[in-house]
Amino acid sequence: MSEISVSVVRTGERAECGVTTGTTAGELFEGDRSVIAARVNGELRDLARVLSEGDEVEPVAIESEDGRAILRHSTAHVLAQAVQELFPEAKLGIGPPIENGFYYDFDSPVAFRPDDLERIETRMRQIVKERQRFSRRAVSDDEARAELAAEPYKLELIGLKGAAGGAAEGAGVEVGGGELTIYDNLRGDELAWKDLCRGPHLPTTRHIPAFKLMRVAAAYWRGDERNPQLQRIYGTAWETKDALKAHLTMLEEAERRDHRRLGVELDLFSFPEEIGSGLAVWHPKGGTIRRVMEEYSRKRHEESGYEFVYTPHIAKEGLFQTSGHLEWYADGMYAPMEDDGQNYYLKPMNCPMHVMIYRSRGRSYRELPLRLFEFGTVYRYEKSGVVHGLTRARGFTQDDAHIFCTPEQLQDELASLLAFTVGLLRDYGLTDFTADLSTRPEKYVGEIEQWNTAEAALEEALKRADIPYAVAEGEGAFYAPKIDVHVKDAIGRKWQLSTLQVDFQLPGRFDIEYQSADGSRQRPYMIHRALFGSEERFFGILLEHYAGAFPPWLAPVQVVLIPIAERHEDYLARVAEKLARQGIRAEVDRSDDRMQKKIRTAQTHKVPYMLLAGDHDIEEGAVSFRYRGGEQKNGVPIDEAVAEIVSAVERRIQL
RNA sequence: GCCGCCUUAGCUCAGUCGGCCAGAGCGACGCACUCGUAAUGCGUAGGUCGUGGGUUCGAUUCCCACAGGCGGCUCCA
Repeated sequence: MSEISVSVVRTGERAECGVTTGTTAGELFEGDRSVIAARVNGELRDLARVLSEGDEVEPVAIESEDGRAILRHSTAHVLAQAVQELFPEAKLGIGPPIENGFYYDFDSPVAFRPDDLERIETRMRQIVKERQRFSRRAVSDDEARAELAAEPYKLELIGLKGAAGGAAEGAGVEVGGGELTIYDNLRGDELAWKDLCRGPHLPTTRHIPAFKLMRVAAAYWRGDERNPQLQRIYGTAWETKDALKAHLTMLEEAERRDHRRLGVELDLFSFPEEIGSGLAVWHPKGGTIRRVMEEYSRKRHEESGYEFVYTPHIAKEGLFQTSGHLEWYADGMYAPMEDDGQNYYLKPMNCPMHVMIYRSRGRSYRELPLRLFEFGTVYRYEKSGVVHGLTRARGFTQDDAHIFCTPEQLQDELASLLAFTVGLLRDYGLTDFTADLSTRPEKYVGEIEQWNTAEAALEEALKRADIPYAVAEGEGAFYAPKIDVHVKDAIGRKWQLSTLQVDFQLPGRFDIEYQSADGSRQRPYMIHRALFGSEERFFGILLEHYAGAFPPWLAPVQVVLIPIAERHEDYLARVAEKLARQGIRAEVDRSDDRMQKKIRTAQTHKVPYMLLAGDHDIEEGAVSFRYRGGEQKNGVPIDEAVAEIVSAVERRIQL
């Protein structure tokens, strides 16, 4: 046994350290119980692995991002072991960590039911208690095949090893570029279970502090709908019981503010079965919010040089043939209706209509950029399983605009557009933005140079707008690269909202032109953009973001006036009139409930302001002012109360 | 579209191991009460138990199909 030297990096500090050969990373960090793995020369490894001369070793704490992933993946192993003990016929798919948890896929002849999940979870808890060690062992391809002969999906993964881009979503957890490894779960010296896996894992199952199985669902093997469906069990795992509890509380909160539930509770919209799946009707209160949303958007767009247009909901087949929609996306369109031997389609997009407006006469370069805007309602025949409340409907209204510009104008137009986008979204109370730049997909149309130019222009716009972004290679639409703007809501969930696309396909297909300064005819570029995406979806997201408690400017009822007794109603009616003259949506509660009940009702309807009046107030010409949050001010002169509310609405404050 | 689950009053949910008039809370409506900061009391109405078919002496209950929904997967121009 001889001395070797390694360096240990903790919180950025580097220290040289002499150890004997055969020392493991675990021994190096002994005593630090939160350390569950090590980063050795940048690579994540199990604590049990032996160090060599010159290694740079960094502890990985369980509460770090890497630590949680290792915890979650290790818990997936425990899940798979429990499942195979209880259901010996279940074959293994893959079991990667995901955001907040993990899953493992199984091919099982029997379907797992909710009470099976309980049994599996109970067995998992026993495995955790048994302190089974995760023990790593390198194997050759043939050895792996022999050991896993009963696992057809694992065999397939072995076959995929090293295939460029061949790994499925999550499959990288099982087989990587290098050698194959099998992890044995050891109960003492006895082999309890094993799985083909790259690792790393926790030292033992006992290192799993808190987990819970969540649900069972189907998933296609390797994410391809032509493959067989496996049963996927989802779970969540955390570094402490409190962190698990906090996560479950967050899920309850998300459920509490689900827009589909709030839509019913607050009487905003509904989806009558008689109308059809994914087709919403907006009730008066929802309609008010939407109208205010639209009006503000319209005002901002007009100030920014957009012109408003209207177009029909249906068009002849030929239009969508020229645009390419029938060729590429006929599946997503409602079936045509026929009249006099002519097929008409509901429009799935507004772009061809706007192109018709552009093409209605000759265009000069002096008119460009030409920005045509429409709240355009479109219909897309979404597959039955994907329709989801307002966020994925079959009929919806886009805040859709198409900008026709010269190639020289493209860059500036994109940059100012992106700034405008973020500015507008901010006014609706959203503040946390990121973006994806989606580039040329495998199936695409057009010239490579055009794609490159457009992608570069989009990227430059992102840099100028200073929005953090990621490049999504190959995720663009077939006809255009795009920027998707994502926003984080009040409870940290990310939503995709705005989309900006540079299209050099439609201008050609419709052969649109402009006359340039030198008299020649040129082809304009076309930018597609929708900032809300769809009004329905945006509304649903705002509803969840605010948990139904919209800021005063958007609230459908901004003020409820509550008389202490019936004799105070007329006084408040006059206050309500004053508010109404200033454009405030105010209602006197004339029901024969008691005042306390009226406050409760207004509170559950999430009305921002309540104005109360009784004998004292009337004597003083005042009202008692109550905010949604519960604070109150008594004896506020009427004009003062009105002024405060008007100002809050005008300034679009959050309450 | 695929896999699994669900569907009882406007909402949330009991209940019927196949059998007399299917219940509650909230909401709605009515009457009384006229009240000072989150639920006054009493009463009334409201359900062919998602739709269609089958099994059965008898189906809301069991079986099948369809519709709608939920959780995922795939998809999202």
